[in-house]
Amino acid sequence: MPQATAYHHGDLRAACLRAARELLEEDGSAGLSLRAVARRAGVSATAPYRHYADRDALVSAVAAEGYRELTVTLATAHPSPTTPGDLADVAVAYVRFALDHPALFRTMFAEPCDPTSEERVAATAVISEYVQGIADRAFPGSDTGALSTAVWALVHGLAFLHLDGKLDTSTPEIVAEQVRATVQALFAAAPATAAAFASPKRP
Amino acid sequence: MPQATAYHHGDLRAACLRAARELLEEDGSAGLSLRAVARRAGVSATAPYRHYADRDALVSAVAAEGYRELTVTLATAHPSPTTPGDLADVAVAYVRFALDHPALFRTMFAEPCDPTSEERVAATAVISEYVQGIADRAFPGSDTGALSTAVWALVHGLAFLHLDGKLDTSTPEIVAEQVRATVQALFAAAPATAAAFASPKRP
DNA sequence: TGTACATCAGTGAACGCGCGTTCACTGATGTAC
DNA sequence: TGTACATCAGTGAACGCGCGTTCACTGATGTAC
Repeated sequence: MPQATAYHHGDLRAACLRAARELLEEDGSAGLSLRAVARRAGVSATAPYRHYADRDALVSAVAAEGYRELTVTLATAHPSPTTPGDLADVAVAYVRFALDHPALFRTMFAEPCDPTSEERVAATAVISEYVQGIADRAFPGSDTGALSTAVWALVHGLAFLHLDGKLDTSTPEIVAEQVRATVQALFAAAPATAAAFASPKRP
Repeated sequence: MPQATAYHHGDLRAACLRAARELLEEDGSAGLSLRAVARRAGVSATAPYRHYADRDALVSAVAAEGYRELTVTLATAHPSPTTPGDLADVAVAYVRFALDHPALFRTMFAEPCDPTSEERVAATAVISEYVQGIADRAFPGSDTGALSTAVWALVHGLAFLHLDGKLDTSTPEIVAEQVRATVQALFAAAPATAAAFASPKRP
């Protein structure tokens, strides 16, 4: 990594990413312009072009970073969920991430993934597989595909409903409780599945 | 309604709405500008100000119209769903609406509902209650709140996952089948609840 | 260790663009008498 | 039925703005000899 001087920034690439994220959260996606990013990084308007081909490249990089962070967040909530409670923890973490980084979350899911950004494609693939993996482990039964999709859609939908103000988000505790109750309700309604989930290695 | 002449448009308000919807689907939300709307309506750049206070007012009107159309679409799919199959029909219609009008759907759920637009607030309230009502009727049991939220979130999440290209959308039939399978999986996993749903008036 | 030079990472002026919005205006319509 | 006039719905010029992107440039760094 090059040294930082009055002339050379040092790590402008990372600084642009940071500035972009801040702008995103402050002004929404409309506020995310290359010029604003440069201003915030304390650099001339054209300097970012050394590190990003164009505006889209920056946005894709931001989205990819978001996917990676979300993956880490979920893994931290529970590396390998094996009980309904564990799964609820992961769901709570997913929704919390959306609420903590609303504009970033929207950007991540704003458009059909641009297939020309390898970094972005890779990052979305990782999270897709991770979520799918959790769901698959949760429902090792017959119609695995449909049920794991159901769980994923449920959590994703909960995130958006909270984000759009359709559900109470006044405190993190209320949100967590709501998410937990919703996920648990699914299991309460499906005792057989819940049992299978608690002991995934049944014959 | 005033007459249309070379000078007077006739129904510019509706024409703006139509133009805005077209632009939205063609260029995404970035393409929705007052000037572009005016151009498409074949009118001077400032004419729309006769009917909309500013750009936000137009966007809110578009979103409100979207909510109203979605409500109609769902009601048409099934005015009063009483079986799991009925509920699945409504879910399919919800997802189809999102896929048929992707940019409109995103606009509707793009930001926390602007509380200064009465029209928009009213329109979202209607659909909220409608969806909630369906879910409540679907699960008349004890923990109604959580389960009805779960159904709503599930369908909403399915819509977004399809929209974001996370699930196969190559043909309407595949999408419908996927949605139906997901909803049915929920009921298959919850036989007791499904039974309650099929005969909501049990003691 | 010193020097020449290629390479890298930044600058700053400039371009053309479309945007939202204002303003004074004008053409058409409808209504009171 | 005719006319005066208020009101409505549009026009078109103009404003200032921020944007993405280009270009030729320059200051700093690192490397070969």
